[in-house]
Amino acid sequence: MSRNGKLATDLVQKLERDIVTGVLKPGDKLDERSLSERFGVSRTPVREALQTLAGSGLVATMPRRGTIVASITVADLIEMFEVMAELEAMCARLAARRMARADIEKLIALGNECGTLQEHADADAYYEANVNFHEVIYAGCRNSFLERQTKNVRNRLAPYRRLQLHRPGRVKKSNAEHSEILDAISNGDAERAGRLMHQHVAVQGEALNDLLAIVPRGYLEPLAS
Amino acid sequence: MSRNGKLATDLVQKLERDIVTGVLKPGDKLDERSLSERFGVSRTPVREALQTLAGSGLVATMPRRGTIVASITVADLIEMFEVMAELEAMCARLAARRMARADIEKLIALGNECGTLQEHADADAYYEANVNFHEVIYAGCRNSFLERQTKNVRNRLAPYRRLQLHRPGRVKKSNAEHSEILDAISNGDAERAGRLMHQHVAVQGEALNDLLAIVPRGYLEPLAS
DNA sequence: CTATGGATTTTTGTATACCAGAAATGTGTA
DNA sequence: TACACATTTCTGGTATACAAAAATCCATAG
Repeated sequence: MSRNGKLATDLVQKLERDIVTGVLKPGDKLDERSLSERFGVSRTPVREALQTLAGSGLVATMPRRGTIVASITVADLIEMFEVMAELEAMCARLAARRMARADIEKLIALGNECGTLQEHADADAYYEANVNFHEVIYAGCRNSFLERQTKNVRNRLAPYRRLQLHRPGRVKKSNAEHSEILDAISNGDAERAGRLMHQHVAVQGEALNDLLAIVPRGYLEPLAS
Repeated sequence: MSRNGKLATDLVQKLERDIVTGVLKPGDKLDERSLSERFGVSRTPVREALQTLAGSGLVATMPRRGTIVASITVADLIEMFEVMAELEAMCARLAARRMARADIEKLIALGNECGTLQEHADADAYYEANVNFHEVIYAGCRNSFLERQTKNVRNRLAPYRRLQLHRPGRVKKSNAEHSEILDAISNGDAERAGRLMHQHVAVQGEALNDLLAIVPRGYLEPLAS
């Protein structure tokens, strides 16, 4: 399943990072010519990179009308969060059954790091540590296919998820939930770990309304898909 | 998320069909020149099609060494079935909560069709009806993202899943499980529907050994990924 | 002043030519 | 006969040229 040429691979990684970290925002145009001269390569590897990104859903290309950073509808957002919650819950369940003691130590360390960063109220640094915490759990499920699948969906939701942490009080609550999840995993309680993780990432009810209220114009598609 | 040029789109569909239906088998080579002259197009759209298929995991391309129909390791197979079971279970849970009466009628009809085909012992026709049965449930979850995700994993497992039905007694057992799932869904019992679907799809214990015993040489990678 | 029509320009889709690297083959020697 | 090394050949990676469609701009008419 490996990528193609080295140039295209580099481009994919660069663009992916820019999209996930928010440098490129949903709706931004990605025209082949600009990218090719900006990176000093021909259009061919650029096209291959965009093709690959389109496959993972990070960009959307309309025939004869170019490609843009993927922007989704509200319905899509809800659907994807619903699936995301389930995938992360599965990771947590499996992790509770399969993680080695050494991995759990690492998870504890990251949990503590989240805790201290939370006290310093540094939202961006917390976001980083938060990502690491979750990724250790992904890896802990010992199912690399599930891990890839989960990371893929998370990447696609990243532009929207990032917004959540800027809500007042969200970081503190998130951190408390981490502690509970950590407890369940280190106790090997798969069901509880899964249930807690599902609640942790699900966006329902008021949380959904809050998120939609924060999303900037242009991040969501207006009408047609 | 739409594809690129028309030629490439056509190729993607053709090749996808051939892979899923077993005309092209895991490990088969797909060299660009042959494909391009066989379909009367240049190498460019062929490359784009292969790129897209690589993105969905149906083919694997090694840099400078060409692309083949994806063949996976035993570990991958187990991992993917583990995820597949969970995805289908999620579809079933949501379907039990969300399917309209009309959809349930359709599901009942397909269940009956499976039943009659099972009695006639026509494995291929049963396979077809079986696919339809499951797809109605995918659609019934009312989450198009989950539906796409599930179909994608199913396509990747298709070459291996197809083998299962040729085991004696499997069709009959599968059909009985359908009935139970149908019952749970039409009763709106989400938990039970999910649990039954998980068992229905999961390949564990002896079933796994049986499957591995049937898989032809070349369908699985020997050693390295 | 606005709206509509067509010409221009920009951008994508496709084909082809060129280059580089890996596999296959052939030859010579131990 | 088997192995090592060089050469050849084949296939994939990249660049570029060309064609077609869409977006833009401008002029003109109402």
